[in-house]
Amino acid sequence: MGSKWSPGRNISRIYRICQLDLDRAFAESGLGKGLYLCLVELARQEGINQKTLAERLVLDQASVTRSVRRLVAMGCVDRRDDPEDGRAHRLFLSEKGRDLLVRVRERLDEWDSAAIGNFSAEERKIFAELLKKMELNLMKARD
Amino acid sequence: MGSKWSPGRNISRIYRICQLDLDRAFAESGLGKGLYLCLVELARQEGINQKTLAERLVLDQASVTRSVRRLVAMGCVDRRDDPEDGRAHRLFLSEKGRDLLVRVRERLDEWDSAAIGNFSAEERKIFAELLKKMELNLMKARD
DNA sequence: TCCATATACTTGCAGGTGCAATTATATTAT
DNA sequence: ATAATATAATTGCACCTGCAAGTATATGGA
Repeated sequence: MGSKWSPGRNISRIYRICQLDLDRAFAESGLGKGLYLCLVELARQEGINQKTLAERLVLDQASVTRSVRRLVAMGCVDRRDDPEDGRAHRLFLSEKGRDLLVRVRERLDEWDSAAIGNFSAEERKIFAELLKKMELNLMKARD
Repeated sequence: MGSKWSPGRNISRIYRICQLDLDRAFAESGLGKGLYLCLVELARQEGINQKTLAERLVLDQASVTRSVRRLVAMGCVDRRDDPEDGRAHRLFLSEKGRDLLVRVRERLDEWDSAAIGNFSAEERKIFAELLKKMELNLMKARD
């Protein structure tokens, strides 16, 4: 019987499989654990600041600070003072960052393909909707 | 346009929301990060050994070693030598562990409820199937 | 039997992460 | 204008995790 099905259990296992695969894959490229997350999210909105980046990724600001620092050190991200807010910094991809992004996205696409490659278009659509609905529920529940 | 939808992005965000909520909730009970995972999985099959537990949870054996050690120290788990294999240990819940489990499960149920409480029975069924299908794909892809 | 290999578990180490406290700048109220 | 509060970012700390290497036991072949 194994007690009842729980989305949390399922998702946490899937997540850990994903992390293992991707961390190992990216470690070879010198990309530490959370770096690819920042890179991809940053690409979705250049000029974003660290606070917002942390919110989008549901990561601690401190983690983002450290990830961004490494990405800057690698020469993948440019970090400029925000002219409108002396506390903030705006983040941009460098050329090198853009090159890296291409390879990262390829790898992520491979992973998505392994994960849901055999889903029908209909299944994908429903799956995406349900996941988004779930995420929205959770965000609302966090006050 | 935010590029295309990716199950990986979605799931990793959901997972981190989940971890934040649950880690904070359980930290108050003195349950460290991965401990509740071990506790719940162990309850599903008493007498399981650490190797199998690690496989079920998709966690490193070393992490499981440390989590189990803490659960034993807390008096929640009994760890007995396997009479059939001198290397292995069989894990059992103690009375205290069973009590704790009840509270942990309540909390997990609350979380599941917040996550998919407003899903219809049909949606739940489909969602569970798709998640399982995805997990199976990933497990197969891992050689 | 004896040796090589495999397996269950453990330990050391190098990260990554969240939280709390800190700093510098913004914003708001008085 | 000034003081109180809020916010973006950083740092110190504790903890968790995975990987690699090590230990003890099991298994299979010569």
